Amino acid sequence: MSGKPYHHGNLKREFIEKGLKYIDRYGVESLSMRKLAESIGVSSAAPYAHFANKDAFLSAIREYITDSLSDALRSELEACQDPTKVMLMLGRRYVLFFYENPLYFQFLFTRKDIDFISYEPFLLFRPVAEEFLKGLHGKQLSGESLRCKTTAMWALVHGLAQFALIGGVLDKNNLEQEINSILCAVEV
Amino acid sequence: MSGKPYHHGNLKREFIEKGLKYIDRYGVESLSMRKLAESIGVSSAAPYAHFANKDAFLSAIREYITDSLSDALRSELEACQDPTKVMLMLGRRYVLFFYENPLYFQFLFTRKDIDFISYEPFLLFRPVAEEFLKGLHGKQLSGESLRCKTTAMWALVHGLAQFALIGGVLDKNNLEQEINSILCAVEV
DNA sequence: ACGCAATCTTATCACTGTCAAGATTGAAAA
DNA sequence: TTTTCAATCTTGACAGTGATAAGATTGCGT
Repeated sequence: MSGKPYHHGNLKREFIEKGLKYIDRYGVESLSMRKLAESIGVSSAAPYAHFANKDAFLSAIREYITDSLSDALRSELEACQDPTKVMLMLGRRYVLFFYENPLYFQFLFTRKDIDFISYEPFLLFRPVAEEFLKGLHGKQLSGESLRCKTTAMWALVHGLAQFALIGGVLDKNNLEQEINSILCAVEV
Repeated sequence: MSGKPYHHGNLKREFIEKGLKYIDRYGVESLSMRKLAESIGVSSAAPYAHFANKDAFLSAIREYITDSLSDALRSELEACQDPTKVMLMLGRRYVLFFYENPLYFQFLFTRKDIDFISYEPFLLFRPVAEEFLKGLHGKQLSGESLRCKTTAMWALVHGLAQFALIGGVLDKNNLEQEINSILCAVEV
């Protein structure tokens, strides 16, 4: 008879989406399960039917973000077929993703147990980088040297992403051009 | 008459040092003012005579860590006079610092208000990098290009520091050699 | 129609950061 | 020396947190 039904229906998804929005606006530190539950209009214990604990909930959000990033990179990959340019485009997209959602970066990499091996954006990155490097240096590029150069490119792009969301290092008025210039400034 | 005096004497310093140790072992997430106060043997409100709030306390620890890192870089700077090698040594020291204290990295860069402009390690880094780059490319290096290359070197070193403390990317059995190889893999 | 498993609520627990009020102290000022 | 005052610390409280147990409500398959 009352307005709300006893069962919400899509509580899990709504929790993830609202949590994502909250982090985007205020950061993780001040996010609480209770506030989130109240803002959805559900009791404070309700989320624990869907997430084992707060950490599991945050992991779900992280997965959501990582998937979004991976999707963005994949679409970039499909859009650009030029193998000499796709490297740059991927790096630029990676940096811009975190620039557009500054709080996501801190949120994603604020854990003791980060696992870069199964970090999908880099799994997408690696073959492209290797292809790119082979095209650049020919086949005399040894396995060891190839690995080092690939890692260096990862580190450069990832480090640049951190700078992009922090004031003062990059010129924000001309960000895309800036990123291009920096990524092109090194020769691997 | 009892064992402990009413006044601790050096509570502020002991709080910072114990907090540092705790973060090094368990991470920031589980650090609480109360537990820390109890482990020191002081009441839960005692720290608030020295720190405005928990955030101010954490900032003090961050400053402590950044100072330690800066000191390490400075001593590296003094030890190595060869301008062609000091670049590499600085980068290596930076990465190794965070490798030796893995939880410091997450702790330092987990804030909304990071300010890389006044981040002393990079203030030390910049002139060395510029000197290095000028020696490499001569004086035809434009101001814009110099800035981009310097930023690229920052990003590479900083990004590599993040990888170093995470399993799977770098070969930990041969870390120093690994870092050398990667830093040398790019030409700026 | 029945019953079960998923979902949600209520009540409660231990714990957290923080503050106000007051106790204790060292050191400067008289 | 005595007085006084600011710094320091304790006690006791408050609201807010994550989490759990016990029970209410519901949709769905049989």
